[in-house]
Amino acid sequence: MSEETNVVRRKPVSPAKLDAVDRRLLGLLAEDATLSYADLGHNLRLSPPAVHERVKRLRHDGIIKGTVAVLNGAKIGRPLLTFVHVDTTSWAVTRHLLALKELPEVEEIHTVTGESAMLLKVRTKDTQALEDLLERIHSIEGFKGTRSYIALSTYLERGPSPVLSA
Amino acid sequence: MSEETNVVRRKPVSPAKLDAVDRRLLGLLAEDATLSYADLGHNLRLSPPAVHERVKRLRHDGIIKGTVAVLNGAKIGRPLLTFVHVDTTSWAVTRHLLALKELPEVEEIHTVTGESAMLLKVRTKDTQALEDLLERIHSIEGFKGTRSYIALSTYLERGPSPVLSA
DNA sequence: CATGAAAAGTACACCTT
DNA sequence: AAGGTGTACTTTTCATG
Repeated sequence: MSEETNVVRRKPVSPAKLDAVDRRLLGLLAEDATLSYADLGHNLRLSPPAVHERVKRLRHDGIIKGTVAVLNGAKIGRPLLTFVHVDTTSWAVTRHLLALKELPEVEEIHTVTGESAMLLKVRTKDTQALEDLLERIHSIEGFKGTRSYIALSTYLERGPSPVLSA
Repeated sequence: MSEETNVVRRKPVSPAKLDAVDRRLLGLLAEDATLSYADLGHNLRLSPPAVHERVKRLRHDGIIKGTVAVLNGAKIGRPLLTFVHVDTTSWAVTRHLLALKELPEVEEIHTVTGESAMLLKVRTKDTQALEDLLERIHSIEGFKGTRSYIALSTYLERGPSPVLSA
């Protein structure tokens, strides 16, 4: 709901203490949040209220940031996915980043290490719309050049996984 | 639920016919899928069953791919977000892509245009875990080199928007 | 964890355009 | 014929003991 998308995570976010059941629960909900507490409980060998209690805690603690519908980019008229590396002349571009948030084509905005200083994930109707977007970016003060990587096929696209690494 | 994450979208997905109410509904659900049909109906000036009917159709048509819980990467122990460009020696690496899907650190896998042939979005515990992952990638046959861009700050991170561009 | 009240989801018949 | 409404019924949510 609110735009609390990790905007500047200067404050070191300490990882929450999660037990194995929490992580399994998170894994299930990250795949399908329409499961009822009864279903989840059956899977986790917990009673529905027990599941409810855990979910409430995970939400309250911000471990679950929200529950959203995932849309099919192609079917809503945005079949072209592109990653755009943006070279900036100064670091005082933060103000202009807010402008990009207003564009529905822009899905992600990160500042990154490496040659380019900013990385955008954008989804457009076609190459023309991408070109229009790049023109707008170039017209913004402080944005020098861009390098675009158009996605040919997407093999995986999901959110953060709670599964512990081997 | 199922792994139908746009795996090879060779078949041209024709955009669905969506009216203005559909798009507004999708916009609301893409932000917060916990809203009740009553709430949505109030917002759209529709009765709850009418909303339900539309949502059912949008789901059935695959425009809504699913409903998921969005997790806080930092709080589940993955504070380090990195985009990895992978150079491949041959195009016959598709088989090996499946192996990467099994790694919980890997969130996205795309084949892209440009110098690098593949682009990964990965979220790790720390730089050590990232290094381990890069080592694994290098050890895979057909993967030549990598260039990593570590995210310093994330200003926006959302899914495809149904809003029509100006 | 079990119980139960309140709320939401869902099916159906009817009505309006 | 399509799509919306209102009612009734079922399931889920969620607070209490």
